[in-house]
Amino acid sequence: MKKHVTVAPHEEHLIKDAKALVQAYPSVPLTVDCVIFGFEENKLKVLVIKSDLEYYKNHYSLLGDIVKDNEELDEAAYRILKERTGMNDVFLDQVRTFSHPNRHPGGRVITVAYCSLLNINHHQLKIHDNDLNWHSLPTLGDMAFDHKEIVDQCYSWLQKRIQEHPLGFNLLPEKFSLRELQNLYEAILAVSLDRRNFRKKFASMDLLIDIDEMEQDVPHRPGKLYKFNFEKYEKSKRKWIGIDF
Amino acid sequence: MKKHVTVAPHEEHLIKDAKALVQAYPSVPLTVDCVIFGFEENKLKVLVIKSDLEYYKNHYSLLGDIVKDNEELDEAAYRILKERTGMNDVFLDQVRTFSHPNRHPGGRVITVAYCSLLNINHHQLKIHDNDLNWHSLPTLGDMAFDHKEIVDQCYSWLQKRIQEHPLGFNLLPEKFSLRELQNLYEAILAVSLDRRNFRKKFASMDLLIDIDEMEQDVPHRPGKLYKFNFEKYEKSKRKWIGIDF
DNA sequence: TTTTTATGTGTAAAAAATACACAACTTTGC
DNA sequence: GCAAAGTTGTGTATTTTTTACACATAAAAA
Repeated sequence: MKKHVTVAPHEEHLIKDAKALVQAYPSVPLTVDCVIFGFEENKLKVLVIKSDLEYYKNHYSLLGDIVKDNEELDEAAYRILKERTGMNDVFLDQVRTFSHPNRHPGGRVITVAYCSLLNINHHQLKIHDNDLNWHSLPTLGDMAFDHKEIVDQCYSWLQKRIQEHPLGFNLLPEKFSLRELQNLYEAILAVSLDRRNFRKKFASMDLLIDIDEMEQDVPHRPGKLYKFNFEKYEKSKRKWIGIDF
Repeated sequence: MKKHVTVAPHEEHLIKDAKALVQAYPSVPLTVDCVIFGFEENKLKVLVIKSDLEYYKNHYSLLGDIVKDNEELDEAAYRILKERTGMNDVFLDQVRTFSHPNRHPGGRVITVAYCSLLNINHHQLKIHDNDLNWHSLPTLGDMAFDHKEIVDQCYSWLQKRIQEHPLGFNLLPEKFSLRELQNLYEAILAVSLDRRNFRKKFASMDLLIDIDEMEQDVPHRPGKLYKFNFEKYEKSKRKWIGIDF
């Protein structure tokens, strides 16, 4: 075996000091914005807060924050959720990064949008300052920054995603009736679905546990209550392709 | 009508100087990395280049660059494509942002991954330095940074996306046979498909134009050539839900 | 001219999606 | 306490989509 080491032509130009290289890079402020969906009174809602910029006085904005040094984006998003809603262990997914140079009136800021789904009744909002509240999606008017666009894209993302995975359960109470489940799907997809076919579909997915309880305090014949079989879903995750309605 | 203006409680705390606010934000270097897929010899390939960091000597990396001041992410990605392949007007889509604090040996750098599809024969690589080349996907070994993970995620994204939209045409020559089209799908999805059902499916989508030409110089009975009906696809885009194989 | 290899096509069976109606149960109002 | 209103729960027939599968034909290669 030859001991001679060949040096590829480009090796002469290799950069030795990676730190110096990175320090010479321009850099931009980076934030995370969370589109947190909830479901209440058969309506899809988003958690919003009044902007604290005078420039956007009285406009609602998403819950967001600067990403800290050495913080992962996912971490930052979870931190925001925890701070504002007290919840950890919530569904959360990165959706898209927004970079328009003028999206922030104070200069360039890049933001990464995260989408989260949670059950409105499972938690108390941590702060009631700045009019933090659940706003119904269709009646959201203008928002601060490009937050309306972010919400729109997250909503599209959700509509698509919920047909591929049974995400909806994150928005419902632990125990729910099939009617509530259907109301949720109808609200998210903005369609009306055939009741019998809807039930048949979920029955065939075999992801619901019949807990042998009935609805209480409903002004009509009570329906059966179910739980979502998270365990079974986790096991069969790979096989999920689509849920068509 | 009263002229008195009520001031909401939080208005006292409104931030007037948005610029000062943003300037106080910490900031991070931001790059774009492109996962550029091509198709050649019935294999799915990715455009890669040797890393110019000594730390990653002889590792391949993706084509990427720093995002410039006031440059949109999409712009940056198109710029990289144009610089390296000479192509504009290519398919390009943002996939995901990667933020692990140690993903770059020189310190924190956030990168936004873009996925692009192009026809290998439609262009000449602009630079042959640093071993820029089309590398077959399955034989890609370790890569610099977290680029292997980025490629993996873009590949999953592509597999999913090609079943929802007929993206594959971006990877093929203008004129192609049904066999070539099927080879492409088989390569991307890593499955084998029934020839008759595949043809039937595409026939029913009605997106192929029979140009009444035959393959040339193939060592067997030549097949008919088709073009993709981009116009028709654009018109019916809204109606696309899925292409299942 | 024979062999090889790939093209091009149709049909039957199975599975999935859709459309649709009625009896049973509970609350509410009279 | 009875009728009305409103909702739950269930099954089947029809249509559409998906799947599996075989043979004649065309061109090139031997």
